[in-house]
Amino acid sequence: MQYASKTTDQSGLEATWPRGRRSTFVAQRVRDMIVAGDIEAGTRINERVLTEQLGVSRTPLREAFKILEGEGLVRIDPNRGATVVGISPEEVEAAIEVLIGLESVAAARACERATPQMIAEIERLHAEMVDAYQRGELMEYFHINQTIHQRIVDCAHNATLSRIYAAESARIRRYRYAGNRRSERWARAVFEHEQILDALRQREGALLREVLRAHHLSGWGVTRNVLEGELSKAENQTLPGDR
Amino acid sequence: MQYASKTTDQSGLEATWPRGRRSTFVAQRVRDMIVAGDIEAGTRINERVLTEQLGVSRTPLREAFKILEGEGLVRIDPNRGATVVGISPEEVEAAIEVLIGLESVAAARACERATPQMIAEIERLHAEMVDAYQRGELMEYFHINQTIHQRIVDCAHNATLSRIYAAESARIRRYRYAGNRRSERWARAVFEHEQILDALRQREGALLREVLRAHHLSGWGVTRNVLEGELSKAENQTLPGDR
DNA sequence: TTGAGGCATATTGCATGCAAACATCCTAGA
DNA sequence: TCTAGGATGTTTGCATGCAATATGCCTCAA
Repeated sequence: MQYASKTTDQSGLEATWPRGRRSTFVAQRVRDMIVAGDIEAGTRINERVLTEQLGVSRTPLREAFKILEGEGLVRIDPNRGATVVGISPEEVEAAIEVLIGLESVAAARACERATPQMIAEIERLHAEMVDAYQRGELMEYFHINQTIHQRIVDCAHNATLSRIYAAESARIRRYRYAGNRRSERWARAVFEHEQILDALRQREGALLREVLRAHHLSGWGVTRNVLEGELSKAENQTLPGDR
Repeated sequence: MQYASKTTDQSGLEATWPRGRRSTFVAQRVRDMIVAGDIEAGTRINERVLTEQLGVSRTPLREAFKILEGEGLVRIDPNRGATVVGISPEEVEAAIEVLIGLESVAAARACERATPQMIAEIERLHAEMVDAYQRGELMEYFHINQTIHQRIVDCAHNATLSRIYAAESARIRRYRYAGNRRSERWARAVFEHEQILDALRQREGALLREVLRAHHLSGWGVTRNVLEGELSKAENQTLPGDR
């Protein structure tokens, strides 16, 4: 048995992992697998299988599970091990509400503290994203999109804010990806991103906050429909990843 | 050698820990020790000492360190183990900014969704807190105070919000405690809490948000002064706990 | 006296072994 | 046929041993 891996090659065992950070790297790998939907929600993860696949022993893997449990990606039941947590549309909505709140905090500060370099970096990412949009590269578009939001939050120069925002974004990433598959959303999202960029350039904190909020709410409307559609298709099974 | 423990008896080794959740319980114990200031910021934690003190082996302790690292309470350096992280006043301020943002999200929702039972529970806690205030029981007062804020956030019925709020509160708890030792702050804080309770009772989301915000900013002003005073006393050593 | 190098000890990182809990399958009795 | 119970294999939880790394100490040369 093996857990599928769409994001990395399946060539087999890892070479050698550096000593000292094995659990961290393992956590990163497993996190990627979960976020990419390689391991379906609700799946119980067998330690032996994953240790063989990753080429590490159980100790660093179990430490990685503790990290991922803290991030809300897996649940650890006594004597039953780690299970990939499934998130309901309601929970995704709750998390998005939090992300909006965090971006609201970021908005004012970002407009005060963003350096011209940071804004230029975001403009560069925006151009890349538009390019990906025009080429129809969904995955790339989606990835850059997420990066832009993270960079805006980073502009606030608040490490706590950046850390929490990154963790929560990662936790619901695979569900939001579902919403972004609707290509009719793209054009609107690109337009909204231009508004966001304008507000940041003009350093209008209150405006930036409102534009970001509207952007997320509009995106969530689409995502929710997709998720609920998939849920009813799946007939109350586990939530699908990005199939 | 032994790490002091003001919060629990020092009678020595633990009895037996239940199988299946040892790392969780160990994490709780160590978290308590850090939050209470029993282990000073900047201290490198020796695994052997702590395993002997807690009566568990290194494996669950090391898993507990991973949990606490995720919470931002310790830092794990390769081949050097876990160190209690010290937080600068700037970082505490950044975290409080985030907490204010999270409470802002909570405020509107709490006023929509709080059940009468939840409000009654908060009123009960408030009465207890006033009682502790009148008896001069600082630790108890502080603890109930924190619980009230958590309960208000819980009223929003947003699990993500509650989880993040709890984690961030814990991370900076010992620093805020320093600010609350100024007893002249107590009277004002109790008054502000009454305003908070009123806003919640009347389900005035916007008002609740503003009152909470003002409450935190006023508290932070005192805390910052205390922290900066202690910092200069300590002459750029590690941040003191609750000495 | 100081500092570089090297040896001895302490400490951490990880793999592994063993015991407890769990899961599965089989059988006996109703 | 169905179910209780138990035998057997599987999986997890934890302790421990070994190797790698860090740390402290000592020596010796400049």
